[in-house]
Amino acid sequence: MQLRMTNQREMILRELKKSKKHLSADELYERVKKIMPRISLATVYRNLEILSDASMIRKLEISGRQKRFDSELEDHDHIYCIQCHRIENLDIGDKEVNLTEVDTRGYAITGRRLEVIGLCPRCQKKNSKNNAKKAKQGGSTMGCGCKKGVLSDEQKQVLEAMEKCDGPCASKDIAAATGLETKQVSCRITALKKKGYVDSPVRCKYAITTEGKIALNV
Amino acid sequence: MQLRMTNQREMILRELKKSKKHLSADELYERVKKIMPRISLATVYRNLEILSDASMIRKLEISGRQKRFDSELEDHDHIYCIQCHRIENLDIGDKEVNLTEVDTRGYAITGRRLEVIGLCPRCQKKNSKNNAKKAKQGGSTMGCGCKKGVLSDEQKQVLEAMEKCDGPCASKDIAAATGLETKQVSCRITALKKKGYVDSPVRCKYAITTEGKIALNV
DNA sequence: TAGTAAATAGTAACCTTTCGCAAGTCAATC
DNA sequence: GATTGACTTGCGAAAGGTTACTATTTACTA
Repeated sequence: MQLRMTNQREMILRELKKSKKHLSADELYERVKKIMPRISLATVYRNLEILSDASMIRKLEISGRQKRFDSELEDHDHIYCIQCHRIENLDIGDKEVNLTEVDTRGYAITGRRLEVIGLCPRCQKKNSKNNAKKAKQGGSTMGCGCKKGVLSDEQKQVLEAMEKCDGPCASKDIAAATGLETKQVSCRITALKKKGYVDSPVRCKYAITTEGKIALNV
Repeated sequence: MQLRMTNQREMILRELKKSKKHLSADELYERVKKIMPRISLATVYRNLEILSDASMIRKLEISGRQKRFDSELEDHDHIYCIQCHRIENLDIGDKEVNLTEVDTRGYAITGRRLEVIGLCPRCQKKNSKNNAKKAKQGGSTMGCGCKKGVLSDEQKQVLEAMEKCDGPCASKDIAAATGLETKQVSCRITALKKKGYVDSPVRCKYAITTEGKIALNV
């Protein structure tokens, strides 16, 4: 099986080299598409796989579900930010990782992958800035993957009723105002809280947050 | 936010602890389902996420696309077999990985993940046994993720024609025998080669492999 | 240069994971 | 003891990322 250097393949390789970051297949696709608008995403995937089989690039399978690719072949490790998911290179001399005295259970070792995990300087700064704000709001759940922009009709109804209310109100009141059942209201409130659009300043009383108001008016 | 120990959650935790392996969500699902047939896959996913947030289990995001989970919390690393995809634990003293003198680019380090890659003893044995065979066949592509069992009707037709042939035959002959167009035959042969069902002992001549014969008779 | 093998675009399908909802369960309050 | 809200669950649907299939095109080699 021989490799042919097609235009597409060449372009994929070039763009990956040009960007010093660790691109995912679809990021690379977006870039290549600007130059070759008719290229297919499948081609990008195929070539990344082929190029990494041929040891012309490296495949990274760390952190999260997307594969990322690296044009640098020399041995190096990676450092990963738990908050912004940035991956950067790390130069570690061989001295720092010493496997010679480890019981490797009879495995024939072909390589190793070291991933250091932490918080990058940018995120550290960002966090210390927003700390006061976040401590008050339910900031801890906000980092999750929920799509914040999308509201169902019922959620919108609940949120609107809550906006009209002065101050915190009970779910009963919302139920009366919207005509929905109490249980349904309760469900919606839970979902809205998760999105950060509603909070509960007093037990069993709820209020719309600033973010909630913004979301409603989009 | 408090955690409740529901039956489902307890069972998931117990099964994960019972099996010493690193299970994926759906493997765990299969096991728990034998005891609680009505449990939902989503529940398994949800609980694995929750339990790992609560540091009651560990989430592994290495090697391949499925997340795997580990009931052992103590710091340990992993060793991964490139051939059978087995993951095993590795006990490495802190001495072996020394990050104190590494430039970590201002990151606040919270952890590290070391994955040693190699070939497990079982696969080593297996390979040395099958070496003669594999060297002849195109064994290198067999490790890929293609589903080997599924054949399209056309593929089956081509394979059958090839089986009837004595020795290697050209794609022209196959085309004549099947009534398919030469171009189509060529496509099918490519796909079949990828699956390991066909090989090309001589340039432009093809033959069905042992694996191909087996696949045909399933 | 002709003919073959490898690569491509486009799309469908796949697998894993997450989400929304309605309903259920439990613990804390009234 | 009834009620309320928080936490869960099962189910179905859908998202997200990746791979497979096939007709067609392109690069390479004899």
